[in-house]
Amino acid sequence: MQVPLYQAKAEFFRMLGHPVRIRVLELLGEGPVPVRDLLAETGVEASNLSQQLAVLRRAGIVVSTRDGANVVYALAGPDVADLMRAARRILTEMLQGQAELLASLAVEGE
Amino acid sequence: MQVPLYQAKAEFFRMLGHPVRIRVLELLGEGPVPVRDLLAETGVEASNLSQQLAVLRRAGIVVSTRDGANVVYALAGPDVADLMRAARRILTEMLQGQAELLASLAVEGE
DNA sequence: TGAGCAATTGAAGACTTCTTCAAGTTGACC
DNA sequence: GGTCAACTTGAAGAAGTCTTCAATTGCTCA
Repeated sequence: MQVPLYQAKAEFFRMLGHPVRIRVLELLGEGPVPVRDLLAETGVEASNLSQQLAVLRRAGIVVSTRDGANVVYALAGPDVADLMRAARRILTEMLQGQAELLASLAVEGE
Repeated sequence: MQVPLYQAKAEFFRMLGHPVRIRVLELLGEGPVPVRDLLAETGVEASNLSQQLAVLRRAGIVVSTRDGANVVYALAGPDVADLMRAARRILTEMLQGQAELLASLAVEGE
């Protein structure tokens, strides 16, 4: 690997660092989804969604296939699905931890 | 939680999206580290490191304590250490998966 | 072939984040 | 107190990312 590992990791996390992209990846975690549905679920403008999908595609973590007039997206591999599950679990724990921290700070503050 | 979950997750990942911050978090995964050592390990300018540490502090995932003339940083809680371990594992798998993908593409291309 | 929907692309401006510099704070030691 | 080292802060310009618009491609169906 040419690029230093920290750099690669940072790039990867930065790629995850957008609400629409996260949402898309979680939806794809359940299975392939046509763009039309992603559009409906995320509620963003079509061109904006396309831009975000392009970021995910460039990162190689999703793939798109055409099905007639529609395009369907899917996670590029099972690793990605695992990753999303793990990220979800971790994040939930993490945010919960922070919520508790905030709660305890609020009590102290009184 | 007021902020939509996707937003919170995205912010969290964005916070991880910097090579110096990743490096720092991994070093702190082993235990508390004085700024002096972080400085030596990362090789960045002091003020730059301080800025990155401030980002991590604001996110609440590290804490700093003064020890005489030195400042020592540590992960804010055990959850964070777990998180870093999980992130490392996931990322390694992920990057490995990508490497394999690239390798197979290279073969196909010939 | 042409109308029309689905999705993507390119480009421009707004907005964030990074890096760097100079200045400030805090504690140790004389 | 004065000075030095360790670290942090604020601010400014450079660099990167987001959103949006208009234009484009690919497909279907008449």
